[in-house]
Amino acid sequence: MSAEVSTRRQLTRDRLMAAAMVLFAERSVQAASVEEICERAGFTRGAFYSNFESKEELCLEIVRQRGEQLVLTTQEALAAIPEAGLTQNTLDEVLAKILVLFDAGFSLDEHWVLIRGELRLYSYRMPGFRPALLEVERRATELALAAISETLTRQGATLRIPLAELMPVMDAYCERARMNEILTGSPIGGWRQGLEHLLRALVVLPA
Amino acid sequence: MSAEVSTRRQLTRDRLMAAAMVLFAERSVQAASVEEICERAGFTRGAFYSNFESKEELCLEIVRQRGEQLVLTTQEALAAIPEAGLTQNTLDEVLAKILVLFDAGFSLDEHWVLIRGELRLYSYRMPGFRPALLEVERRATELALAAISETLTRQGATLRIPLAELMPVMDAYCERARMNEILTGSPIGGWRQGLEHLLRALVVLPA
DNA sequence: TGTATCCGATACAGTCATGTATCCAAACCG
DNA sequence: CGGTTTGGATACATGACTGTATCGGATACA
Repeated sequence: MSAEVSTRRQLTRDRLMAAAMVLFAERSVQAASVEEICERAGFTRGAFYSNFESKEELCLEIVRQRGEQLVLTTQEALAAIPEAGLTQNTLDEVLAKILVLFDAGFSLDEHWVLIRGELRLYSYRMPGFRPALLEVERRATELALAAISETLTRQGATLRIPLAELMPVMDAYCERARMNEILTGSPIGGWRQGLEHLLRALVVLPA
Repeated sequence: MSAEVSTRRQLTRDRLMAAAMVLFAERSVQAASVEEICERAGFTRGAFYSNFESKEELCLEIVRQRGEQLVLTTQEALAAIPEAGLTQNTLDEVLAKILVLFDAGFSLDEHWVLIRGELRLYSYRMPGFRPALLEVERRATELALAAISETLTRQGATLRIPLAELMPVMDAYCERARMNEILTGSPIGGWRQGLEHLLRALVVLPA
């Protein structure tokens, strides 16, 4: 198994996964037939079954890939924030960091909001798939929480709710707000303001 | 069209809808075939197509029914709360009211959490279906918000976020928390504590 | 340059869901 | 009590997806 071949294989895998994600968002995981996925990727079913055992395995692969991406882009984005930046006050810095997190990792772009919803429900029905999804979400949350808490303590700010609940609250709110924007066709980005309100309410600034 | 016949018809419609809801939760809206729904309801496809034009219309009917139910049970539950009850302090009363709302109407029971997620995604793909779903959610939110705001002002309490955002935040959080309980198999009810934390953080008691 | 291997295409058989068209039984009405 | 209407069952034709088994071409390697 030379590197060249392996590369080619990886390329078709990637194309299949990319096509799958688009279709998962557009038509749902279940409704997206293997054939459709292949067609969109420019292959036939032969390629699919040569690369994946089933649609479930493809989903697993997608989630795994997504998990790594999430960690990488998040770390990257966080690293790009200047240590004690241009921001005026404590809250601004916390907010900035959180916005970065959500922009970078927690995928509020249309496709991912939909796919996330899809995969959550999918995982309910595919027990073999559930652990992978939960693990990815856990790791992402952990990472985000660490970044936020670090900023908070450095700034001497505290929270009005337990730290561990901060991410669930914000994450759930943002995703839902984004979903509403998608469904109602309202201008996107309103979730940012909502998030800011929420944060102003939850963070206690140092005296 | 005598009343008797109409009654019978309504009965089979109800059975079909009930069966559909169970299957929607278990296997998703798309995966639940018309045949399966009929089978579970004790009919054949003939009955289905005699009563509904398509699965989409069935979904519409379910949402409509759900909307009415939601309003009724919510009003009922709210009415059952003693005006200025047994509760010790302001926050308790607000919290109690909100818990009642979520218990009664916002369907944190397993089936409805799943179905809600299903229908949201379904509505993304069935534009004809979307308005109905959004309208139901809007009405329910409105109702809940009115009840909460009334209690707040009566008690002289205020919020740290705009009133209009209170429901989205709480609703999204509770639904997500409940979903997590379902997926992880963790003991149910944790969302209540989370909700209480959230509320304590968001409500400002009168001086 | 010839040969083995790898990878994706093609062909095929089987399953399942859909929607319609027809049929039968029971309830209703005169 | 007999005809008519209503509601649901049955039968059928069709189409789509799945998974496998086989084939062919390109690539790597000797």
